[in-house]
Formats: sequence, structure tokens, C-alpha cells
Amino acid sequence: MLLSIDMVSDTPIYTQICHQIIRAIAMNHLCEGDELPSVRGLASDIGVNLHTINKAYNALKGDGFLIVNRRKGVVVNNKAAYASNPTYEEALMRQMEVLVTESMARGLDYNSLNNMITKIMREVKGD
Amino acid sequence: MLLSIDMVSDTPIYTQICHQIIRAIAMNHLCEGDELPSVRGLASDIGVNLHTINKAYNALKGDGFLIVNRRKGVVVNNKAAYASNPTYEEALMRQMEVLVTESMARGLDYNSLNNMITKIMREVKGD
Amino acid sequence: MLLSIDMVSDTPIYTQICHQIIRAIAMNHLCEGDELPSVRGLASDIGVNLHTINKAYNALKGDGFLIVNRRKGVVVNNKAAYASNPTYEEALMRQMEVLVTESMARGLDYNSLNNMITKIMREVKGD
Amino acid sequence: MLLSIDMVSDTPIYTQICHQIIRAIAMNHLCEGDELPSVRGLASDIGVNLHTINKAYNALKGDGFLIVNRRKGVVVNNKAAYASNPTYEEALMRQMEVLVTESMARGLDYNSLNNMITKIMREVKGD
DNA sequence: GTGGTCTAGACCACC
DNA sequence: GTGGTCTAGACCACA
Repeated sequence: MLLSIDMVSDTPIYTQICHQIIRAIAMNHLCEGDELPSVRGLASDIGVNLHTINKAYNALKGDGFLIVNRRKGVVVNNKAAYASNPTYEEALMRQMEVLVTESMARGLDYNSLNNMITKIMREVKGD
Repeated sequence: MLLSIDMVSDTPIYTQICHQIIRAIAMNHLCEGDELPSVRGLASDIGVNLHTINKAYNALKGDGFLIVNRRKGVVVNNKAAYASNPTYEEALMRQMEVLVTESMARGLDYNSLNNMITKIMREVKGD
Repeated sequence: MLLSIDMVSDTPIYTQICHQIIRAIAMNHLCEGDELPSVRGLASDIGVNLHTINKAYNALKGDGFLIVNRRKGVVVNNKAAYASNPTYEEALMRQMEVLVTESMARGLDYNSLNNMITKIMREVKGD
Repeated sequence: MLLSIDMVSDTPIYTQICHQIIRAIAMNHLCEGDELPSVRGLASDIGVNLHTINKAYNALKGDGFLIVNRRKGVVVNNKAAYASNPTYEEALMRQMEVLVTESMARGLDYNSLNNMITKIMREVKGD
């Protein structure tokens, strides 16, 4: 797996790492049971501190995406563990609301938004 | 206009203020030329620091939503000023990408997302 | 509130802090809306690093016990947020099972365990 | 005897082994003088490292559950050796205190806890 | 070798 | 002032 981190972005590094791992799961580049690099390995690979990786891994563990296996290190959890649930959908709704509302204020219509989403989904699936 | 701030939320207060003003514009509760409360007035109304309101107004000014006029105070700009543009759409795309990708990883399909957006748009328009 | 930390214990410092705060909530020494000391303040008070306090606060936040209020700092959440739920009870069951089973192997009977629990509950409530 | 190890759990493997052997004693599946598999045999049986089994056996020996005999291998000790004693009860009390206190903070009452314990004891005895 | 914990010291965003 | 993030370097338990 290949992670690309933007060191000057205003989104925290550990968040970027989370996003990219989640993206890899969405694209089926990472499947249940797949091993992730060790905390120290990944840290030195992308040139950040091991605590930063640790924080990302722990956040993903908290969300059910990863589990820590005593033998294999960190592995991808089974799908059921991070399947959508009411709590998640509610949070998603709140975040989506902000984006959609501003896009409407700026004059984007339903089709424009729909095209965006379709495009994103196609990119994720089609890879 | 009525602003409701959630002091507990982890999104900054000034960001919440921005969102709610933008939402009011999307709902046509605020139209071109409408005056907004003064920094001091709004600050004491919702019980936050002057700087917080100032920061929100300045951010909205930077995005073209508001203009600050020494005479008339703060007023809503004309639509052209904050109309969607490539820069904005690119930023929106990036943010949307994060939400959509995670929702896919969690097993939500196109229809679920589409329903969310439709619901949000209906609420904003229909109000 | 008074926290007493055992620096040589094998249970992590941040875990001890969590336990004591939870205990204070159980004893009603801490109620909804009560403010906790700042991360830095508590850290210097009990002579540990601020990251250790931070980790404890974040763990309690994740469990619904605390929330971060932009004005007042860290405060105790409302009871509903950390009320018992099936997930928690299942975890509790697993932990309890270990304790009870060993106590049985060592010859303790129902009454002995029951007395322990009664005693603990009385101490917590009666204060 | 059948040991089932959860490689994913965050409780150490050697601790899990201890718990299961203690549980077997509580259930009278293992009685005084019964032989346990050799370190090597058990290690290869459940697919873990020799050191892990060794650590578990040594911990149980330290608690009086097992005795290691050069001739007969590892056997279950007599009941008196691991009978409850003040030191153990004190330790149990400390651990129980953590569980009970948190459950109270989360609103569980005496009956809920009591039912848990009764259920656990019934499962252990009745099996 | 792995992850978990702790320390010390730094910068930033928010209020 | 607050909490949030990152770095650097250290020790320990586990396997």
C-alpha cells in the first residue's frame, strides 16, 4: 500500500493516514485479515514520528476498521465490525449537511452534486 | 436571524456561525443587501467573544458571502460574488471524497447517499 | 477532587486517573456539568506529563463520561451519554467472568462474593 | 482439556491460558493430581511459542494452582495450596472495585450485578 | 521484533 | 488561557 502525506496540509497527518487506509479498504485494496505495516516501519517509511502512526491506528481500531493481532501485528477487521450503523449515519448526515448547504448557497444544483458523488464512487470502485 | 451555537461541539464556534449564515443564504432567509447584526450586537446576543464573530465575518467576507461597509455595516453580497467556481468545486470535491469514501467502506450504497442529499436539499428549500 | 496516583503500580497512570474520575462520578462527587481541572493544571498537580492526562481525558471522552466544552474546558457529560448498554454489559460480563471463576476455583462461595460487592456499593453510595 | 485462544484479544495469550486452566479447575474438569500437557506438547497443540506456555505455567505455579515435578511433569496442586487467603481476597477486592464502581456510574444496580454473578456461577457449576 | 506507556518540549488553533 | 498535534527518545510487556 502506498500512502502519500501532505505535510503542509491543515488536516492532521494522522487524519490523512486514516483517510487513506479507509480509502484502500473501500477500494478493496485492503481486505479482511490483510496486514498493515508496523507502527515503526510505516513511521520511518513516510518520515513521521511513530506516535503519529500510533494515533492513526488507534483511531481506526476504535472505529472497528483495524484490530491488533498479537502475532501478525495490525490487521484489517471483518466488515461487520465497521459496517454502517445509525450513529455513524447520523454523524455523516451532519457533515454532509454542511457541504450540501454551502453548495446550494453557491448555486450548485442537484445534478452537479450528484455527478460529483457518482464520479467519486466510480473512481473508488473502478480502480 | 436566529443562531444556535453548540458550545459542546468540536467544530469551532466561528465555523458554526459561518455555516448558519451560509445556510440562511441557501434558504433565502438572507438575500443580497440584507444587513447582518453588528459584531458587538451579535456577540452579546449569542454570548461569545467579539473576536469570534469578527473571525466568522472575515471568513465569510473572504469567501465573497459578505461585504463590510463602513457606512452600512455588514451586508450580504450579490450572488455573483460567491457563485460556485472551479476553486470552490475542487475544495468541495476533496471534502466530499472523504465522506463518500468512508461511507462506501462501511457498506453504504449509492442510493443511501443519494437519499441523504435529497433529504438535505428538500429541508433547505422547503423551509 | 483529589486524585491519588500510585507511580509503581503496574496499571498505567492514565488508567488509574480514569478509574478515579469514574469513581467520583459514581459517588456523585462529580455531576453533570462539573468542570474538571485543565490538562496542564492536573498534570502539574499530580506531577505527570500532560500527555498522560490527555490520554485519560480522551479515553473518558470516548466512553461518554466527559465532553470538551470550548468555554469551560472539560466537563462531565450527562448521564444518558454513558448509561449502560448491551455492548458495555457484554464487556463487563467478560471481565467479571474471569474474577468470579478464579474466586470459585479458590473456594469462595456465593455469599463471599456477594458480601464484597455489597461492601463496595455501600462505600460508594454511603459517602 | 481444550484451550481456545483468541489471538485478537488484547489480553495476553499467557493470561488467557491461565484463565482457562483456572476455569477448568473451578469446573472440576481438572482435579488434584491431574497431569497437564507438557510445555512442548501444549505449545504445538495450540500453536504458540514455548515461552508463552512456560510463562503461563509459571504464573499458575506461583499462585499455587500447579506444581512442577521433574518426574510427573506438571500436575494440579492440592486445594489447600490455592485456597482463598487474605492476600488474594485483597487483590480480588481491588479488581472488583474497579468493575463495580464503573457499572454503578453507568447506572447498573445491585440486582443487575447480582444476576451476572449468579449466571456466571451457574454456568461454571452446572457445566 | 511488536505495540503500549511515559516523558519533555514545541507549535498551533481557538476563545 | 484552553485543548490538539507533532517530535524525539526512552522503557516495558508480549511473543
